[in-house]
Amino acid sequence: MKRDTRQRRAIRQVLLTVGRPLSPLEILVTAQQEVPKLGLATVYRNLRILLEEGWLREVRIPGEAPRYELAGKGHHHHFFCFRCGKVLEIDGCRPEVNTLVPSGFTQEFHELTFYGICAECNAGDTSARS
Amino acid sequence: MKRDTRQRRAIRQVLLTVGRPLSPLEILVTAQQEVPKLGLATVYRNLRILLEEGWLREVRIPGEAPRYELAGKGHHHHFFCFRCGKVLEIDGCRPEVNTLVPSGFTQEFHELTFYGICAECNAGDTSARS
DNA sequence: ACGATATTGCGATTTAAATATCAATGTACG
DNA sequence: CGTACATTGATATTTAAATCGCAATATCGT
Repeated sequence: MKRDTRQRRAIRQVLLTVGRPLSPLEILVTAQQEVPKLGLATVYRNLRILLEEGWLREVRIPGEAPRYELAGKGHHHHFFCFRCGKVLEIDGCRPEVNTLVPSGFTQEFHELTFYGICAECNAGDTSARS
Repeated sequence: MKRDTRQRRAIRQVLLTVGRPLSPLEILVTAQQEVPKLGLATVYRNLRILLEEGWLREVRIPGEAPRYELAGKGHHHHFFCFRCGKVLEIDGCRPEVNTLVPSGFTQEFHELTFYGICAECNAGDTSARS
């Protein structure tokens, strides 16, 4: 039977409030503000459980560690900031993109990732890459 | 000084003729038709050299091994086939996609990947996943 | 053709992410 | 409240991709 532990609660809370996909390490250090002794293995264990529950969705950026975001959001895409290393959500899509797929192909879904500098970093924020 | 070896020639030839991004293992087995004793380390060594020369471009599909394609092709995207595991080139783009990025962000480039079943697999081809 | 040396093949090694181990702890049900 | 056992923390281990080390080989300028 599944128990409601301090650690699991903290991990869920982080994902619920941060509003962008987080890597296991980002989840670890953020949740450690709530549960300082939280270990990395526990983060991975809970990520797996939350994925199996369908509560989380994996967001993969080529060449980057996997990030995790709440499942059940609408179709959207992501922006990777070279400066701070954060992955941010980009709402919406353009139906035209689907016209690129040649006939004969069956497209199930697509992923679109933008790369550049995010608004926060552009605004002169000098915080180090997370 | 750089030498023109049988191995390097075979690897270049494979990339030149196959017309889609290939993983190191795909390159290995394909080039082994020409040079049977070709080793994996040699493939990696030459991939590195060809990347440094700017002759190759790395194509990364989330969750997949890196693929390599000829550099200097125009802006294009990729299709990943769930059935055969191949990555195929999708020509062209739609300028509308750039409108998705909120103001304040500086976009340097974007990547668009489609997932589904390719035309060849749809046509009833039963070849195993490479 | 010769010789210097770039390159290869192959196995050992590295690397980083993810998982396993296991005693200790904390949760929740009766 | 007490106990069964799910969960945790800390570390060891696994895993797969990529790299290293080195003797053997092959290339190319002379």
